[in-house]
Amino acid sequence: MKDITSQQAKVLNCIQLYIKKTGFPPTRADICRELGFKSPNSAETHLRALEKKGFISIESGTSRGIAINNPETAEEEDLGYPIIGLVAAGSPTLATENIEKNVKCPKGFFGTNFDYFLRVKGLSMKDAGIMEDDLIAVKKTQDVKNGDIVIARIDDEVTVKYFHRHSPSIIHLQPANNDFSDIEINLEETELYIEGKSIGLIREN
Amino acid sequence: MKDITSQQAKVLNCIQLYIKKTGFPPTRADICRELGFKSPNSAETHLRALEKKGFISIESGTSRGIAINNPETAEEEDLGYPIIGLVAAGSPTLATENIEKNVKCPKGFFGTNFDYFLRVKGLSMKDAGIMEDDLIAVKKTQDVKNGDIVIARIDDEVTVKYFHRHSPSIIHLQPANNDFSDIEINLEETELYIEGKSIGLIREN
DNA sequence: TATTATACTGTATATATATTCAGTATAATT
DNA sequence: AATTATACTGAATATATATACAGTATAATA
Repeated sequence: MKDITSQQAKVLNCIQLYIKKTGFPPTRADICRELGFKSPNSAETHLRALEKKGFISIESGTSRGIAINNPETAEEEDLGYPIIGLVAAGSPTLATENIEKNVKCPKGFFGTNFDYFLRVKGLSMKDAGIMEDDLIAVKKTQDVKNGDIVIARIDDEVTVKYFHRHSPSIIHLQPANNDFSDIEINLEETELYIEGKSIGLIREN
Repeated sequence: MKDITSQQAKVLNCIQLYIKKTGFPPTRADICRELGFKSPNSAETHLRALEKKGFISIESGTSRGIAINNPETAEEEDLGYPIIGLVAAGSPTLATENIEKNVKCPKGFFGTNFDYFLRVKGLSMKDAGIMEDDLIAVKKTQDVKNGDIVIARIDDEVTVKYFHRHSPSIIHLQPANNDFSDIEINLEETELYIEGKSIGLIREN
């Protein structure tokens, strides 16, 4: 995608506004009217330039045959985020068989970007306001700080807990429920994988 | 919005698919090609019927001048839902001065429709997993059942509690936190207004 | 220095497209 | 029984539209 000139940006913006307003793309003459051009060829050449640079597609021989190329929005906002069940054993992979369904959610909904929703099982994080069947918005990352709510995997068991690093090799996974006790992990003995951390939560009553 | 016939629904769906695929609406001939009609007038009459019933708008004398009328999506999905602060006193009105901001959220996100988000203050519903600063999706309704989490107003105080009707005139507003006690309301003595009920929750970490 | 990209006006035209008119036929209302 | 809505075919046409061609001019690039 090459650089766009200011005039071409005006034309592109004009097309977007026109579609938003009317529901269909403008003709060359429409663009001229909107931007004050006096020849339809002004619009034509700008359209050709925008096509060449990849911003739009033009269907030849077709009236109003202008389509805006918008790779990001089309995929991310339409497909939605997958909901993954918190299975007792195994990694919460994004494989199709693990996906309950996809939910549409505007990107940046929680301020931070995230990768998937995890369906919570059990009440071990009850006092943190995380209840059974809640959906945790999980951001895949290994960059976690003390006090973060993390999605951790010990061997094949996946769990949601507070993260506390006590020393370079000792990590505590702390529940938020008095009925459960801390899990102490010595990284020299046990393998621990941080799948990600919670950056938000959704509950459907 | 009158009833749509199955053929008209096919045409409407065809238009939507065409726009999704190409970025611009179809011509009468395009519709004929897609649906197997042999005369452009077949498409024309269906379009006129769809326009008459309010499903689409047709711009006269304009190529591909078809716009789909989608009142809900256009307004609700774009403007988003208002976030209202749970003020200690006063009704959580939708007046502009009470609106923190608007958040985009696909309609039907929580299965049920709702009207606004309420920013939670305090921890009186802690054991129900409702924490300070959580956003409760509120559906404005007086139709609440025992056990529902309701947004209630007593005089000018707004509160979120479990709803329990013990007798026609006695209602208990029950917190989910041992540090708080039940509020018993005798409707013959005290005025109680049910603003709505919680149908979902969002937490931004 | 020649070439290419940008940024326009102005005219012309083949064709893409909306739209009307003339029919046929069936089902649903009034 | 008459009217209206639905559901088409088929042909005709005015016009909306894409698009090529002929110019002019400036700035950037090779």
